[in-house]
Amino acid sequence: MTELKYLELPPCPVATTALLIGDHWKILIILLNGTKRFGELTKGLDGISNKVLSQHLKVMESRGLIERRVYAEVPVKVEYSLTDIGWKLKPLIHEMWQWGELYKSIEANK
Amino acid sequence: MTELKYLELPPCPVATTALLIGDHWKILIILLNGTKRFGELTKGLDGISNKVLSQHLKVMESRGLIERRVYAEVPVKVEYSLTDIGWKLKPLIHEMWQWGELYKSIEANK
DNA sequence: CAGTATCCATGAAGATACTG
DNA sequence: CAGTATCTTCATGGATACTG
Repeated sequence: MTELKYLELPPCPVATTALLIGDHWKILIILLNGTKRFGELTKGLDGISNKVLSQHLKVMESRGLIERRVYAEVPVKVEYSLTDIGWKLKPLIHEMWQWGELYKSIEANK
Repeated sequence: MTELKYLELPPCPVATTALLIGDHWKILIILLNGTKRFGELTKGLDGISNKVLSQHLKVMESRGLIERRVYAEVPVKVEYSLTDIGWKLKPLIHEMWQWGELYKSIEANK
């Protein structure tokens, strides 16, 4: 496949979306509505490691999908939330939900 | 993460969809409308190798997303097409397209 | 609390050559 | 034509321990 440099986007919009959220964890991170702290995300994402969660959050922040807010408290408090463009992924997530349910219902009847 | 055996689906429908089509190549395969031959898929999917395309097609067929039809000709002719449930992914792909375009337009204005 | 730093295991993908 | 068979490389993720 043609190599892309970091921050470079593929010509096809679908490929772009797949690049940005097309992996397991990122989609599940978006799934979690509202503002969440690091620890809450860890708990909500059955089994994700610190390292991996942290990596994804960084990339997603650099891509403008989520926002990171740090509170100068002791101990430190950090909150993550979706940006505007991040929220606009909701219809897509909804479609995924719909299709997933349909697929599962069909599978169940086999 | 909780381990899933092959053919077992996660409880969450979104995770199910992500599992089934949530990777780069599968999504792009679905993107290609209509009935396609192996060679046409190869050409349409900028740089995918025989091995990888073949692997994805097999999995997608076993999951019921695509159909494989073999014609008893010489040389052999094989056609792939979306099944009913495969076609029902189209609204999702459409949402991906929409969001991808939106994202790219925002990026372009930075 | 919210990470970072390592190290290791796994598997997905690429290149290439070959075949029914 | 439509794949399969190998081999190699590389990225991703998991486990664990440690820190500002």
